[in-house]
Amino acid sequence: MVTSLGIKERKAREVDHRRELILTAAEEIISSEGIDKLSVRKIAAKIEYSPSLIYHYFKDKDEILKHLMEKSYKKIVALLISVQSSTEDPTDKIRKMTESYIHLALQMPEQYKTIMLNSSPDILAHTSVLFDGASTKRQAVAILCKCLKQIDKYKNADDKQIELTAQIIWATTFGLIIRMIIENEIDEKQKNLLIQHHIQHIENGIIQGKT
Amino acid sequence: MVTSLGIKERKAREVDHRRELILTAAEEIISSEGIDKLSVRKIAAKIEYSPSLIYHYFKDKDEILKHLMEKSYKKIVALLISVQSSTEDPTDKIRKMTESYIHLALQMPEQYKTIMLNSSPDILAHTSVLFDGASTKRQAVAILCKCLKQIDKYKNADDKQIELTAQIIWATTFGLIIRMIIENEIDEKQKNLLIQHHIQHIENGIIQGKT
DNA sequence: TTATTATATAGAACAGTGTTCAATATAATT
DNA sequence: AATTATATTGAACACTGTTCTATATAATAA
Repeated sequence: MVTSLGIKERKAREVDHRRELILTAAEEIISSEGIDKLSVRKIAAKIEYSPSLIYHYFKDKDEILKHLMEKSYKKIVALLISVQSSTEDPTDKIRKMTESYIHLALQMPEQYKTIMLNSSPDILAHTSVLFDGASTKRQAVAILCKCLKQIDKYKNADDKQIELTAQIIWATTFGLIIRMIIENEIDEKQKNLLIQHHIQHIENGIIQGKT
Repeated sequence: MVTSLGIKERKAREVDHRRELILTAAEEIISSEGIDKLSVRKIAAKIEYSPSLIYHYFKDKDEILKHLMEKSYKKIVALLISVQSSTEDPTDKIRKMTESYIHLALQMPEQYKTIMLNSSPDILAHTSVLFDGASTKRQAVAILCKCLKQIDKYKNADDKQIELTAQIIWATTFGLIIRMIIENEIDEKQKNLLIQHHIQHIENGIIQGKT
């Protein structure tokens, strides 16, 4: 019963490896065929194992998605943090964050849709941002709030008002992104106009406008 | 070969009746169980016919959805028109239109999701609003543009800029609605705060801010 | 080494999905 | 009354997610 530590660790690595194998196969299918076409059987075929094996490494299809979502979500948060720390002026920060957030999302449209349009509790635990108190529980909202607070106008503003503003920035930007993804065939020029217009309106309305 | 007109019309009515039967059954299932749980077989069971019969009245499941979408979409446009004609001040119009649009959407969450998150060409033909020229081809955008033009600030504004503003209002409002639907369990009070904040920001940024 | 136990993998099966096709019943027209 | 058109069904196909039982493989204990 005294299992050697080396073997235990190798086992764990092998399990991790198989799980990674399944996840990357799923990711490839999503990237090439879209989230709607992802199926357990297709993943199994891709890694050349039986479909039932997958249930040995993941509880169900949703758990696979959950892992992929988490990965994509971390990517997004990491981006926001990097922009935040690389920029000085708070207004610039928000502009740049919004801009690069949009571009990142548009580079992984299927993943973004999957993350943000999913309403399973597990995923909402990461992605929900509109509830009262989100600024302390959601990193993305927290970062936005922090930036807002650095703007003179919000120096003495109510925390709740700042949170609401951050939530609106988040939700509205989400809306623009999702519709740009859904309405495929919008040409790049138009996309850029929309993005710039949206950012300009955030600045006008939220940063310069009255509270 | 000379079919009596009366019978032909009765036949047509019967066909329409069966189609309506199928559509309302589908609508009931969507309302009670959500769009994800809608299936051809469930519709068939509800109207007590065999599943294959449905394909005698509709090409496929998508065509059924298409019809439901069109119905909901017309409801929305009708609302916008009624608000538009019942209000004088253009800023008020936009405020009220946005407000009642949001409330209508929240009253039919499953239908709204189905309309606005669908990317099939047939449905996009009604719902796409972000392309260059949408203000002349989409009634909803056209109404918004008309209101914007009545605001002093936009009197001499470029048509393209007005269209972009309308598109951003539309896309961002869509975003707020979808996230409120997806993040269920947000309490009413918070929902109302978000809605008011969003509308305020539209006014601040789009109506009062600089262009 | 052998026996035992844990893990990995596969195959078959269930219940569900959308859809098609051939057969039949019903109604309308000649 | 015979023929043609329409309405309706049942069976089948190819999918889907998932579960269960059986088996092969590897790790541990004796």
